[in-house]
Amino acid sequence: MKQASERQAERIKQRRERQEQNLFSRLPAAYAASRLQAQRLLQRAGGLSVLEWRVLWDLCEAGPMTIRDLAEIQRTDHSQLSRALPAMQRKQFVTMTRDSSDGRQIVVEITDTGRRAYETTAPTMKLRRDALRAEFSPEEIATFISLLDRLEDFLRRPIDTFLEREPPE
Amino acid sequence: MKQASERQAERIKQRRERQEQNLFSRLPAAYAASRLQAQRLLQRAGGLSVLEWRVLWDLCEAGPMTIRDLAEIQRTDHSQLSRALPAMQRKQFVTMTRDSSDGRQIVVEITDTGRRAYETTAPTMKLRRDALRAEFSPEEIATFISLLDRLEDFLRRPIDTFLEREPPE
DNA sequence: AGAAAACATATGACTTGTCACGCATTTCCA
DNA sequence: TGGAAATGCGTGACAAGTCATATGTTTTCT
Repeated sequence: MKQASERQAERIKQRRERQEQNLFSRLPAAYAASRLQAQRLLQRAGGLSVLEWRVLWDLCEAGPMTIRDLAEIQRTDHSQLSRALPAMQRKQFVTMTRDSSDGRQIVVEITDTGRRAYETTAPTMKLRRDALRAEFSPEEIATFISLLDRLEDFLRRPIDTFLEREPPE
Repeated sequence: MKQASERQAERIKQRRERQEQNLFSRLPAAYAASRLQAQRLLQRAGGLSVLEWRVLWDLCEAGPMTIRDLAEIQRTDHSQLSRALPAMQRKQFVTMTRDSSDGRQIVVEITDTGRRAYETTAPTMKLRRDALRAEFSPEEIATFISLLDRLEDFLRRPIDTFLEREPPE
């Protein structure tokens, strides 16, 4: 019986090592760790959520813009912003005004309160980016980014492209 | 007025290009794309959820194991499995039995039904891994994995390590 | 000018992921 | 051996992400 359970432990270990080499299974964990670290830093730096931080950062760096612009910069779904922004407006971090020349769009602008929240938080987040740069050389970052580019390209391809053994006639 | 809005468009473009180089902002998008592709493939291949697929795959490859083992292999929180497994049991994909020698543990084992679901789905998921291998050389994959290793190591470090300018006395 | 298509946003429903806490069991050690 | 610590699991609460669909605007095309 001992032997059987040892064999089992060995199989589990091998499986773990194998999955360590599987990109698809590494990505969620890496992302989760990144998000968690950001959440903790933000919590400590003043209590912004990840979404709030992203919005304030973009608005501070690039000025007022529409929800669509924000979503595009952040590579995320606009619905996430649609939902988060009203709360940020209530907190007086941003204003939302319908664009007078295009009535579909909402222009989001940072307020003084929002800017102060940004300025409180930014130094902490900069420390994190600095720490990353201390860990990875510019070349390594470039390699990483270019691998991510190609991976994303692959991931966004229509799934039929690799499901079909032979092209449809 | 035209000029002002053009300057604004330029600022937004610059911001987008800058954030393209930011690892922390690329990771969520890459992960999201990966999950979405997996969801679509699984949907087409028979309707398993990502979690279900992972569980069936691990159990098929490495035999019965505890919830903790599964969580470790999948690099995820045990609560996710705690929640998903009862439904999988109801679908007859797995059995859950309390370990007789350690009453805290639950041993999860795949059933014939689960194995059939796995076998229906596996070829599709293999095509995906094959397609990835057609896109990235083994060396590139190895580089990618090793960068992820180092990134994860960085991300799991206690946040104080880079928040402190000077060590606490 | 009017119909159709494209676009920007809002919203409901769902999945994946985390934490914190509680309970039961096991292990460790004084 | 008995109590403290560690471990395994379940659960409530929440964040972040997606989709599909609805609604109102603008653009495009005839």
